[in-house]
Amino acid sequence: MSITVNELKTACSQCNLIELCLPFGMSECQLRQLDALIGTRRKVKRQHSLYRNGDPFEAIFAIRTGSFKTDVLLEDGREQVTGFQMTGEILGLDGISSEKHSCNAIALEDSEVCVIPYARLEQLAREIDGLQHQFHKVMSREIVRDHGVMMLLGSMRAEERLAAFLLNMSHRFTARGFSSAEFHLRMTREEIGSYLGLKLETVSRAFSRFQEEGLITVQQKHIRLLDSAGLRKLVHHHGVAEPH
Amino acid sequence: MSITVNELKTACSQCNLIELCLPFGMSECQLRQLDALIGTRRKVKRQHSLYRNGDPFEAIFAIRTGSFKTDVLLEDGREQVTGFQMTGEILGLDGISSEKHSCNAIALEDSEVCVIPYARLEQLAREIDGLQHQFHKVMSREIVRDHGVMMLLGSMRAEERLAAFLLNMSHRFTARGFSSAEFHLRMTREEIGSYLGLKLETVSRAFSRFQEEGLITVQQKHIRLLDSAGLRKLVHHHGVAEPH
DNA sequence: GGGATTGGTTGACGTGGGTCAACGCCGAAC
DNA sequence: GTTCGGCGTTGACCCACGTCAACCAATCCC
Repeated sequence: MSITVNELKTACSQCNLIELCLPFGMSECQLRQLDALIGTRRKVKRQHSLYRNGDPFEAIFAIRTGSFKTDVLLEDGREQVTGFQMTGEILGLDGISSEKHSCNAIALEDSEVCVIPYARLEQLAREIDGLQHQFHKVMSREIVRDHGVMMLLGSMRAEERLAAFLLNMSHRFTARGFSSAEFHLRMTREEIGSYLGLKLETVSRAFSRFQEEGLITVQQKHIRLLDSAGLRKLVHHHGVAEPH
Repeated sequence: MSITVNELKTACSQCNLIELCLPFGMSECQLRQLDALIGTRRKVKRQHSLYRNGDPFEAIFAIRTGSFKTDVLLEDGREQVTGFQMTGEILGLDGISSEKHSCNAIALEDSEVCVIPYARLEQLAREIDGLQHQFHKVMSREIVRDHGVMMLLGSMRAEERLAAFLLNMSHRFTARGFSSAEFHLRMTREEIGSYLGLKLETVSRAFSRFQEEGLITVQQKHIRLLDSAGLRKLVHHHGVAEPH
């Protein structure tokens, strides 16, 4: 079996990811109440899935270590990566609407998640003031994020998309205490391409071009941002000419 | 001022949109409790906005009559339409995450919405069993919908996108008791294009081509689907060749 | 009612990124 | 250490869609 169920009981109040995760902004006292929330932890090996499209929905998941991608598949086999998730981020919200998961969540590296049984979450959300609101915020943030991706896919050119992607990764690494200028991508060029609506060759060429222009250095999956202001400019200025 | 505030008190229990809207699936008794939920109604004239990016978030909105588009703007003026909303659908969920709205909601025709003060919703969600769950479903559905749009934008070609769009509209009109084969689009070619990540000329050409091929008839905004099976095939078969 | 404005269609042409193919690098297996 | 398979890079070519422009239809508004 691809998944190891680990019966270790865990507690939000002891976790060092609270400021990134569902319990963000809750009081000491509320946090202790929250410890009833987490069921178990679960380990997921690289390339294995946490859940698949069609699986019955029972819980959402908070990433403790590692990272994931989510994707949807078209009947003819085309894949669309809908997101990359890092520690503290929540997976599985798509399943609430139909009581079945509607995408696949696949580990990009050996990872571990906290299993949050959804029925228990609803229960506690009614009791603990602030949890409900926090959960709504998490869902809302997901919606806002998705709108940003639509903007990427619908209105930006290849290099703008990749620049926006790199800045977003940098931002999220920073929030986790890692370097904002230097990081290791866990996903392949093809997965980046799928996420950005591009082919892997286009992604690869854009990386090379950014390197030629002195914006970044690339060595396989290891990225160093040399000029993030330059990248930011690339995203917003529609490529070339200044108006007036 | 672009908006008329109408102090008519309204009640979910009297509304004929319940099976499409937030109260879906709730019991008679719960429905009566729900009547405390709606604040006022508000009329929004065609082309006017219900809320704009940056506005403080206070309420979500259920569409009673009319329709809307939501969009996000890039600093250089590029617009991305993130969705079209019809009666019974909920607007404003994006605002919960940051306590400010993060997109613009603009009426496509003279419309009316129910104002649902968010604080009151959170309150009632704690009291009325089922409302919380229903609200979560609405948010989750929005996330799933967004993933579908990403699939469109990231992995489909122009005609596939338009075919998927037409089928989606047909589906939603049907759910509202209108003809599934004949309907009136409230948005312009440019808005459709923005939503689908295409230019208006490409949208126009794809409409013409569908007409030539006998899939639909087009007269301005009036669409008749002649062969929705053909459209469906178009979406899933990657355009041309059959495998094997 | 007529002129202006907005939205839609169509054609000719250009180009960003897709496609196809060759090749190189690196880590895993043994 | 050698082999192998997956991943990444690069080049040559092509095509789907964007761009630009002309024109028409519908609607708005004095």
